[in-house]
Amino acid sequence: MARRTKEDALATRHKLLDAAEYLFQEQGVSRTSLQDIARRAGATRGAIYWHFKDKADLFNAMMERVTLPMEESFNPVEGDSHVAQQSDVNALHRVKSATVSALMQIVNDTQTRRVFEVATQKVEYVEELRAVRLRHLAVRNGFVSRFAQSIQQAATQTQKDLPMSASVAAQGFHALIDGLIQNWLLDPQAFDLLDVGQCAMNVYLGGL
Amino acid sequence: MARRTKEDALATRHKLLDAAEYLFQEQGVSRTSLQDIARRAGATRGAIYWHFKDKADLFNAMMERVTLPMEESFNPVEGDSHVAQQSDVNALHRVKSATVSALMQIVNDTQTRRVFEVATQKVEYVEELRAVRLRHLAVRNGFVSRFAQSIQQAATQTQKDLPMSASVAAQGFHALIDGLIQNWLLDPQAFDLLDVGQCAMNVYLGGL
DNA sequence: TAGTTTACATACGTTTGTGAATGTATAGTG
DNA sequence: CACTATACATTCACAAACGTATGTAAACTA
Repeated sequence: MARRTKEDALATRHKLLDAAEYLFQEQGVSRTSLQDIARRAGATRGAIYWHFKDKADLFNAMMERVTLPMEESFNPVEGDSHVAQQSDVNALHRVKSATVSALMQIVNDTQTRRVFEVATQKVEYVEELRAVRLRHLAVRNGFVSRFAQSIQQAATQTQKDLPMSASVAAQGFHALIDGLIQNWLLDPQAFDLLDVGQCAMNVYLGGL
Repeated sequence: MARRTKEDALATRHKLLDAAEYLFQEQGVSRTSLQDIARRAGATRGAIYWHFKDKADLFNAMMERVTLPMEESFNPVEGDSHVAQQSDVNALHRVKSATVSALMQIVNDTQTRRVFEVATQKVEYVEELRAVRLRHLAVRNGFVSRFAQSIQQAATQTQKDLPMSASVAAQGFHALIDGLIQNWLLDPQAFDLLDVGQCAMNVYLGGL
């Protein structure tokens, strides 16, 4: 077939990633062949091998398309002293609202939910995907240390002693949110993620 | 080869499950062939197809070998009024100690940890394994409702009002423990499961 | 002790996926 | 306007995995 323009090429790339997302969720990563993905995208395996090295590479691209923007949205705005000052006032409140908006995105945005479901239930984290695992860990550690910082700030602010290190408290907080998301994805009808999430957050942070 | 006695047969069955456990953890479920499993168990695929219907059946058997005893250990001893009375006194304390012993088993028992790691990271929950998913959900709901019961008991006992329904509180508690386990399995060096687990539990339950 | 069942091993055929090699037509580029 | 790189499609060769069918020898049973 004829060669396409650069925009066309980018479009087919996205179509391939869309198809992969859908099929990975439906059948799991290992049971979806590149043939399946190409067919659903209205292309052939040739197109896939042009854009990606192999299935693992495609999977990585699919993950990054969703997680990269999400991570950036979590990053605090650097160099903005106005925001920085505000953050000192109620660090915990900022953590809360950021978490709530993340939960909302998972509940409301279909694509985000699909990718999260794939990442938690429809893929095997074996050697081939070590890069994904490492990135996952790095992101997690980033979250935890930022949580820890906020918790520490809040403690010094209110002049109350923490019953444990801020780092340990942050680990627990992250596990709570993570566990809520995973359990909700496993059975979205079991409970309301936003409601239970907010309650649990308040309970946990209140217990500090 | 010669026919074996019933005990021999049971032994090979266990060898097959052992091999599956190990290889599933190493390579993931989908990338482990029945050939691999048979080879490692010192047998052939014929043996596998004798004992199990297919790979999904083998996987189920592997899970149940570990989870069935674990679930029973979590069940309260019925008809024992002595224990039942004690449970009323400090329901929350019983929940705590049961949870701690579960965490200890995950940390200390290699087999338990292996199977948990497989179940959380090395398998794709697709249609074929629906039975596993359903059992998982059933077990979870059992835990949650028992937690809810205990929390309710503790609340009426101490005559304090819960800031939310006992069920919601229990969902959060379960998510917390589940999240801790999963995060720890993802990187056991990141934190101490027992320490952080106990701290987080106290924070959460204290916040109620 | 002859027959039956058990507990596997071996062999076979088919399907499926993969990576690479090759074909092809057009979009850019000097 | 030639030419080169791009964006795929098509074909090929190979391997692996699965399920089944069949072989087999010992354990069990009457």
